[in-house]
Amino acid sequence: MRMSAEERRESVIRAAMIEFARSGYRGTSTETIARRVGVSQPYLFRLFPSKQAIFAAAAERCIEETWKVFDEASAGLTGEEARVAMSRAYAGLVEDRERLMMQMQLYVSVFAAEMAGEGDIGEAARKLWRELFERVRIRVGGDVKDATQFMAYGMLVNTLVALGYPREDRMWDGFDQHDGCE
Amino acid sequence: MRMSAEERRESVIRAAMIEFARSGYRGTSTETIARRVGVSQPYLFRLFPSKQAIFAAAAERCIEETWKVFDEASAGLTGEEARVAMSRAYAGLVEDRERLMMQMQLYVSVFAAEMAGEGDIGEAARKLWRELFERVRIRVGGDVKDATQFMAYGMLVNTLVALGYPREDRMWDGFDQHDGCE
DNA sequence: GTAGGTAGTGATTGGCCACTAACTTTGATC
DNA sequence: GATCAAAGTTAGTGGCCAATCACTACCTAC
Repeated sequence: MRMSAEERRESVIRAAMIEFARSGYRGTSTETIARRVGVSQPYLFRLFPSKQAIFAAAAERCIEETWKVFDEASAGLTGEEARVAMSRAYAGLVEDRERLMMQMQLYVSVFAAEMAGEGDIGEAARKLWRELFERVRIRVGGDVKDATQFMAYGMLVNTLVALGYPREDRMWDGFDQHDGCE
Repeated sequence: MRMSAEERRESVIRAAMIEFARSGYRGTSTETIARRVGVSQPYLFRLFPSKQAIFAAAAERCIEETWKVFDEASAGLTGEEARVAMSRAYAGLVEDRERLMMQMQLYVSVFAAEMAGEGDIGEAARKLWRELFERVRIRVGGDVKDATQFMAYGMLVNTLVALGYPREDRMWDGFDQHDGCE
């Protein structure tokens, strides 16, 4: 029952990822997160300075883990093999709709944050994306066009999963069967 | 100043598209929308039965307009020509980041709505998307793969614009220059 | 066994928000 | 110029929510 503050913070991040993914930043109350953690609501504010901080921690964790999946899937591979491996890994990752939604919530929050004047959040997110693109580009053989196409299909899958199409209904989902342009 | 209910509803939808795009469903108060329309907040509930209904109307309008842009751009064209025309048109449309964000908010809200038990919203959104895809497919010549690729690049552009990449920085944005697989 | 630090709670507060009800204004028609 | 419907408002309600504060329970070291 009783944990160290560090362990509790970890539980809070996990719970927050689920709840924010489900209902977004504004739609999630700290009460809900606390209930999932199994702790009183005011205690969250001992572990984090604000609700914003909890969201930021959850978003960062989400990106970290996403990159980790890409990296591990394509380790030691190049070109076409790397692309197929990453496609498969991403398709699997994203099958967990809740996890994907956290990613989507982050995209949406960038704009809201910029509107609210917190400019550096957007810059950080863009940098992460650029890095991801560069790494993918290198793994798939260096061609910008190939990498672009890979990312484009990824974003399509994001949208379809977000909208809740069951896998078998995505008849246009050529992501992991797709054999490229050439 | 004084308008017919139908005209007012129209203004409300326009205002709602802007505000929901900026702050999302939960982050937008009906008061904010009403202020933008130039009308008292309770009056919104004469024009629409609920906040949900306002959002639904805004979302539907958003997708309708997207198709309208595709339709007009590709009128009288088919196949490759149609695809290029629609690509160009979409790139222009999406340059209005605020308008794009309404689309993103819709994607994100579907999941939240389903989690909250309002199942038909998700089904409606999927139907709208499927129709859009079908219409595009026919315009580009009937091939599922071509249509898929078109939509995939569209979703990539969505993400890049949502993240706030300035146009000239999207070095991997091959959307409107892209000349297809074949 | 007690002193002190860490984990955790209950009660509360000030503010916001969707929605309702009851009322007023406006303008077209006769 | 009275009437009636449609356009629009003011005032209010009940509920939720982030954050604060003052408190209690538990553990460890001496």
